[in-house]
Order: sequence, then C-alpha cells, then structure tokens
Amino acid sequence: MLTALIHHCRSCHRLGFGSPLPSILSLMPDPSSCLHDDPFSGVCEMTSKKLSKAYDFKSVEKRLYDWWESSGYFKPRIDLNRKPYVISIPPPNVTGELHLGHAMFVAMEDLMIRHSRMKGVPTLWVPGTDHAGIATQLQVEKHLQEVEGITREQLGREAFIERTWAWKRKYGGIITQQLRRLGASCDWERERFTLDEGLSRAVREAFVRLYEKGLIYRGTYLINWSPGLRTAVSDLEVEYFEEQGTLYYFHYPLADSDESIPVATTRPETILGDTAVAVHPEDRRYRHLIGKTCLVPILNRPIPVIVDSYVDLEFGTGALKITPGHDPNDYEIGQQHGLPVVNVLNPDATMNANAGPYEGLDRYLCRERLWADMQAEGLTIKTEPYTMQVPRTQRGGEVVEPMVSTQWFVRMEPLAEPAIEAVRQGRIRIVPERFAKVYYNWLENIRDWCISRQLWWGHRIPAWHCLDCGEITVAREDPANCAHCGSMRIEQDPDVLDTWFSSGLWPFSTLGWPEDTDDLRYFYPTTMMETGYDILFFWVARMVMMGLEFTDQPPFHTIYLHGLVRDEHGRKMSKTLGNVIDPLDVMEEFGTDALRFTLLTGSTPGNDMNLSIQRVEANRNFANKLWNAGRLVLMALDKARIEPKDSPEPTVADRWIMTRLKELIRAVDRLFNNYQYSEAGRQIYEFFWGEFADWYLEIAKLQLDEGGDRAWLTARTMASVLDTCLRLLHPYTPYVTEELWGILKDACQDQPASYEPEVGWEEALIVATWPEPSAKSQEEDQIVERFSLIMDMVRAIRNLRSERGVEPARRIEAIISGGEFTDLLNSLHQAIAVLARLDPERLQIHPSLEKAPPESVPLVVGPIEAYLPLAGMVDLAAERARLSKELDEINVQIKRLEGLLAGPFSERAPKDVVQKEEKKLASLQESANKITGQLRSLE
RNA sequence: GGGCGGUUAGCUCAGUUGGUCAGAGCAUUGCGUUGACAUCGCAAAGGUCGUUGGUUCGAGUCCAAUACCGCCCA
Repeated sequence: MLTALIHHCRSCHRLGFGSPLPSILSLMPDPSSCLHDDPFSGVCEMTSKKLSKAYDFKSVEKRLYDWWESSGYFKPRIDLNRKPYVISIPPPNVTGELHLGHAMFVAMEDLMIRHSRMKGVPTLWVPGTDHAGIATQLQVEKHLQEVEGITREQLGREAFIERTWAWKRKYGGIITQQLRRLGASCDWERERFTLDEGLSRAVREAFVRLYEKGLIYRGTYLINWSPGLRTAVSDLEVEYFEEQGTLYYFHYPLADSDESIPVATTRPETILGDTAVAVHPEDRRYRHLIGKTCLVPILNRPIPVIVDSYVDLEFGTGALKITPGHDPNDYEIGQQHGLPVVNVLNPDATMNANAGPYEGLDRYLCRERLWADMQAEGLTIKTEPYTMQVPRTQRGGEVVEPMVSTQWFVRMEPLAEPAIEAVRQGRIRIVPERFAKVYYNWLENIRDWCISRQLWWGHRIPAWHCLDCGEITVAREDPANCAHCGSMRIEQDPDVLDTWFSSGLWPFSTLGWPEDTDDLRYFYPTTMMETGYDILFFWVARMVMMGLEFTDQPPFHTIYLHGLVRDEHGRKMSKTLGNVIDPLDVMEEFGTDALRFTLLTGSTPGNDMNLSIQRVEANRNFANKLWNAGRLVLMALDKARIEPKDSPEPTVADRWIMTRLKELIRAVDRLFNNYQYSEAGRQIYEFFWGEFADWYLEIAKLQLDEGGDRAWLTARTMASVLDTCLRLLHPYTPYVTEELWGILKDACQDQPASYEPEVGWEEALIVATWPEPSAKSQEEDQIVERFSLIMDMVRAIRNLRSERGVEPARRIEAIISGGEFTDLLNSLHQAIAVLARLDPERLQIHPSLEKAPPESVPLVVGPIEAYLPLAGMVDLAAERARLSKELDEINVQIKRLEGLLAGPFSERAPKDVVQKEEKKLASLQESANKITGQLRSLE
C-alpha cells in the first residue's frame, strides 16, 4: 500500500527547514533521533505522518503569510540595471471594512505582482490607505453622538481631529489585516496613509504649485451642496436617480396687468429665488410680454420677462422660471442675461431670510406651505405626476441642492489636455481598450473640480485670509503675515481638500514626492494601475493629470480595469437586498485560494462578474484536487526511492504529458501578455484536472508498478509536472501551491537521485522561477495526436460499456486491430486495459484481423477497430442499427467535406487549413470503410 | 439625446488574429467507493450562439440594422 510519508529531521535539517514547515510537521512530536549519518540506514528514522486526506487551508494560510512577510519576500529585490514592476494599491478607506471590491483588486494585483516577482523582475506593490474625509468623519461623529451625546461643534475642531486620529489608530489596521488575509504580497514597510506627514507635504506642495500657476482659484459659483453633510461635493459625487415627483403649474403674474404667464416647476420652493421668467423668442403667445415685469408670488419681488432660445417650447407651459441660485441651467442663463442670484437656502436646507415669511422652514415644508398660499391667492393651475431626475449624494443618498457658494476649484482644461494626449500617443495603455473612449469623452468635456470640503478631517487648505486687506496668502510653510499687506491678522481657510485630491498624487506621493528619493527615482513611473472601472474618473484620470503636471511623466504605463462583483444573478450587492456576500465569510468557509481563483477566473477584463458561492465551492474542490494529486506524487516518490541505473526512455504517456505541459506554458504566456489572466487560469485548471490527474496520473500508477528505472522516471515526471503546475498556479492560489510545493521540494531533495528542476529549487515558491515558454518542436503535434487516439479509444470503450450496462467492476475482453498504430497500442497495453477496465490477459492487440471475432460488439475509432466479445449481450440487430447510425453520421460528414473540398474552399483557403480538412476526410473514410466491414461481418 | 457592454446548455459564464456541426463549473439522470481525492470517478442528456441582412471559400467570432437587459455621460 502506498503511503505518503514526510520524513523530517530537526537536527540535521535534511528536510523541512528553510521552507515553511508543512502543516503536518507542526503536529509532530519532537524527533527522537536522526540516523542520517548512519551508513546502514538510507532513511532517516524519524517520526512521520501522513499528509492529511484533504487540504486544510485553515492550518496553512496564516502560517505561510507570516513566513512570507517575515522572510522579506514582499520586498523588491532592487537591481538598478533592471526596470522594476510597480503597482500602487488603490487605497481603501482607512476605517473601512473588507468587501468583494477589495477582494477583487487584491486578487488581480497580487496575481500580477506574484507573476512579475517570479519572473525575476524587481517587483514592488505599495500598500496604503486613504483618510476618506467624509466617511471617517461621519463615523466619528456618529460615535460621539451615540456614546457621549455631543456634536463635533461642541467638541471643537482641534479636539475633534484628535478624536478622529484616535479612531484611526484604533480601527485603521483592520482593513490592512484583511488585505493580508487575502494573501496580498505588498511591501508593508512602504505602507502609506494619505494624511501622514510625507503625503500631507505632497498635497501641500501640489496645492501651492497649482495655485501659483493659476490652476487653483477660489470663487463663488453654483455647486452641489449636501445639506446633511453641510459641505460642497464635486459633480462626480452626485448621482441622478429617476424618481416620481410632481410638476406644479402656476401663474406668474405680471406687475402691471392682469395677465400672467403659466409656468411649471418641480421644486416650487425655488420660486422664492426666481430672478426672471424666460420665454422662447419664437413663441407668439408671450411675445408681447417680453421686457415686462413679473412679480414673484407671495414675495411680490419684481423680475423681468426675458427671452432665450434655451426654453423648450414642448415642455410644461413653454415658459420657464429662472432661478440662478438653485439650478445649473438657470445659472447659465442668469450669467448670460446678467441676472442677480438669489440664494434662498441655509446650509442645512432650511429657508433663509430671502424666503421672506418662509424663513426657517425646511425646504420640503416650505414647498407645501408656499403652494398652499399660492393656491389661496389663485395662482396655481394644476399639478401632475412627473418622472424626474433627482440628484443625490453618493454617500448617504440625500437630495443634493444646487447652491451658490464660495469654494476652491481646480481649472481642469489645461490639465486634461496632456492626459488625453498621453493615452492617445500610447504612453499609457488602457485595458480593455474601449475604456479609452470613455476616458477621452470625460476629459474632453471636463468641468472645473470643486476641491474644498466643509469638513474637519482632511488636508486643510494652505490658504490664509487677511482680515485687513482681504487678500489670500497661499504658502508651503504656515505664514505669520499676509503676503500682500504684511498684516499679522490672518486666518487659515477653514476648509479641507477633497480626499481624491490627495489620492490623485498617490503613485508618486507614496514614493516620496516631492522629495527626490531613491524610491521615486527607481520605482516611478509605476507600471500598472489596476482598479475598477467605476473610479476611472474619480481616481485614474485625476492621477494621470496630476502625474503629468507634477512629474512630467504618466504615473503608470498600463491601466487595467476590472468589473464590479455582483451577486450570482447580476444584481448589485446591497444591504437592503440582503444579497451581500462577505469575503471574510467565504474565505472562512472555502479558503482564500478558492475565493481568489473564483474571482480571477470568473470574469473578463472590464466586465462585471456574477459571483456564485457554488463556483467558490468548486474551486475549493480544485485546491483539494491539487492537494491530493500532490499526495499521490509524494507516494510515488516514496515508492521509487532509487538511483536510476541507466537513463530510461520516457513512455508515450510521459512524452504526451510533457508536451501538453509545454503547450500549456506557451498558452499561459501568450494569455498573460494579453492580460487574459482568467483564461490562463482556466486553462491551467483544465490541464491539471482533465489531463494530468485524469489521464497521466492513472497511467503513472501502472508505470510505478513496473519498478526500477521506469518507476523512477515516472515519479520524476509526476514531480516535474506538479512542480510546474504549482508555479503556474501560484499567482492564483498562493497558499495551497506554496504549501504543497514546499512539501514536494523537501521530498524531492530527500531522494537519492536528483529531482532538481533545471532552474534549481528556490527557497520558496513565491520567489521561484516562472516557467518560460519553449519553442515548439516538430514532433509535438504527433505526440499529442497519437495519445489522443488512445484517449478516444478508451472513451469509446467506456462509452459502450456504459451503454450496455456492463458493471464497472467487470473486466472484459477486447480484441483490437491497430494497423499502423499497433506498436503504440502495445506500448499502452496495460494502460488501456486499466483505463477501459479490460482484462489485461484477454486484451489482444493485432495489426489486423482476418475476420471479426464472433459474438462481439464492434467499434471504430478513426483508424483503429476494436471488438468487445460480450457473450450473451450481443444483439446482432441492435449492433447493426448502431453501426448503421454511426455510418450515416459519418457519411453526412464525408459528404459535407467532399463538397467543401470540391468547392472554392480548396483554392481560396490557406493550405494548412485545406490539408487539415483533407486529413479529416481521409480519416472519416477510413472509419466508414471499417464500419462497413463490421456491418458485413454482422450479417 | 450621446456612448459602451451584454444576449451562447436549466443556472453562472468561457470561447486567440474568422478556419468549418460550440466548451467549463453547477444543477439533472444512470452507474461506481478498502487503492491520491465522494471536496471523487465513469458515462448520459441538454444549445437553430437574441433577430434580420451583409462581407467571406468559411461567421458564435467581422460589418449594418433591430429587439431586449444593464451601465456611463449629458
């Protein structure tokens, strides 16, 4: 009986040390003695234990991660002569918690990083977190309210910021611990935080430079105001939802006549801020009213009737109220017509003094009251249900109010242009390509970026207002005086910067910019920006702009965008839907590798993926398959512990699996070069399970039984294929592969004969050499073709057995006529017998048969014929029917191919394609002949 | 209104630069377990590749139109 034994000596270090201790070793009692030096014993007399029957990820993951990290494998091996491979992590919110979006980017980036590292490239993955201004501040505010019942205002700015830092210190490590759990091989010694000292300096430098260049300005414009958060937000942070609302129709009375203009609005409370009524120049109905004066309902404030072709004749009444203070389009019109701007809202969305009698009311209450009052005055016409686009904040989802406010902005156009060019010229490549179009479109129509936030948690704007001359001083170092009048009465602007402003500097600020550090010089520009397409504008485009502006270089060469993770039916995960999948739960149940492999092979670049737990489970099974194949290999090594006498020739099966492995490596290489990571992963999976495990290992068992050199070469081939597969899979499933590889390596090194791979045994798989593709050799196709014939033969017999209900345990007789493949069949005599469950004693292989064996079921696989004498189970009529059916099918094919080859195809198609079809036709004709012969013999 | 993606087996998805009657996982059905693995094995059933037209010797793959679903921008 084969047993997987791990021999391990803790004193002579013959095995095990220098690599992570395999899980089983930690279970072992202390060693009694080691007899390595004993000339009479070839085997270390050691405690040993079987490899567990199933892969136990729980005993592996943390131990391996700690070992990798403490061994320094995550740190780049700097070689100044080589170009490094660098990724800056998309920084998660410092106090955030792991979700599948994180799991996705970690899986993708860790795959890229591990692959690059194994290729021997100096590889750096810079980790870090961002301070998430609004999110973090809200958490702390909520906590203060719940626990102490106080607001941040009551606490005061300085104390509040101190509390927030304390909060960050307490919870800031959680997310990075969770990233570690996913196997993220980042260089944690280079971890950065957007609010740490260096990055804050970078933010300040960037701000000052942009200000000095005139690219940052402060001004009063219409912005998006979040009343709940009491801060401005940028255009990108507003989402529009189609919602049921009401369209209110009413009369806009003229000042000096009984006439009125009917107008419609979805937000009546903004009537109080109207500064004009606009009509279309071609609208005859109102032409005579142009230039006259209307009165704002209730307030009786006079406003002009203006003319503007923006007015949509089809919409509502064809006349438009203009509220420059609370509507973006009206703001534009107001600017063109020089209309005053009236703001009727307070920062908390209650009405202000401009709302007259409605002052102090909430915006929605005001809407009701005002409409009721207008009704009383007979100004209302009607209301009707109306579907409208409601702007809501991305965070919290409350309705955003357009409001005029003094804020800080970045002038984007001059920054956008080089960013467009960089992609256009190919200095930056976007994968998948189609997102380049989205990128251009946004940058070409870019609007200025509102960067100030009325928050406390963030980078405070380095601008000081002079209380004497009113000028602004912007400086790298905190100034004591106004730069304009020298007054000491200066106050720093209370606002902080949008968190994305600091994120925009991330690829270079994390490497030390604005200092000219070694890291910056060597690692910048980075290589790959891998992230979700949902933050293409928020983050990626801004990084490109900032990078070009401050470093004159694109911050990365490639942008790879992955899709969103949805539930298994394609719905967005949300708490309300209750379909949220927590990656921690998934890892707990199925292991990190299973989750990673699922994420990595379940999607194509740029497309959303629907995650199903069943898929994760299937991939957990894959990890187990690896493990068990590993057990078998270890048993083989144990069984074939010899020095080979000669150098044995590989068998047909050996050659086949090695050839297929070479083909696999080439395919994986090509796919990696095209960023087709998921297809590469799937192919490795298919190869490992469907070819190596299902076919080769089964045959290998027989070859091992032969003993001697044959067993030795077989074990070595098994070990070699496993070794290569583990290398190929490591970036996908780092834990199970590292664990198994370490055990395999130890077992191989413990062999009397060398099992050393060409590249040698590295100290760990994470830093092992990536399999390089080899040139295709002449005989490869033939090797694979010939073996495929055997596989088809075996499948055909299995198929027939199953159809006839032959019990699997029953070893049956078979007579094969092999023709030119007789030698091939003979060499696999034993294998065919076992795989097809034939009785080896009664498996006859002949070059040809004079006549068909009696009482037997015939079958044809290409050029090979086989007969299964199934006494008592042969129904001549049924066999004839089966063969006729088969023949008919083949004849249809033959006809089709004959027609194809007789037509223009043979002249127009490439030669090799034609040859392929000709070959296929010949093979079909051969089969047809054989079946015809068999039919005749059944008569 | 503009742009993008999707539509392939019951479900979730793959499918190289077009190469000749489509693949996987799960689910279903039948059979099988002292032998690496039941987290397994063997086999079966299941698809006119959304629709229409075009290009081509050849289209799931390229082009055009169209339907439905989804996303982004305005």
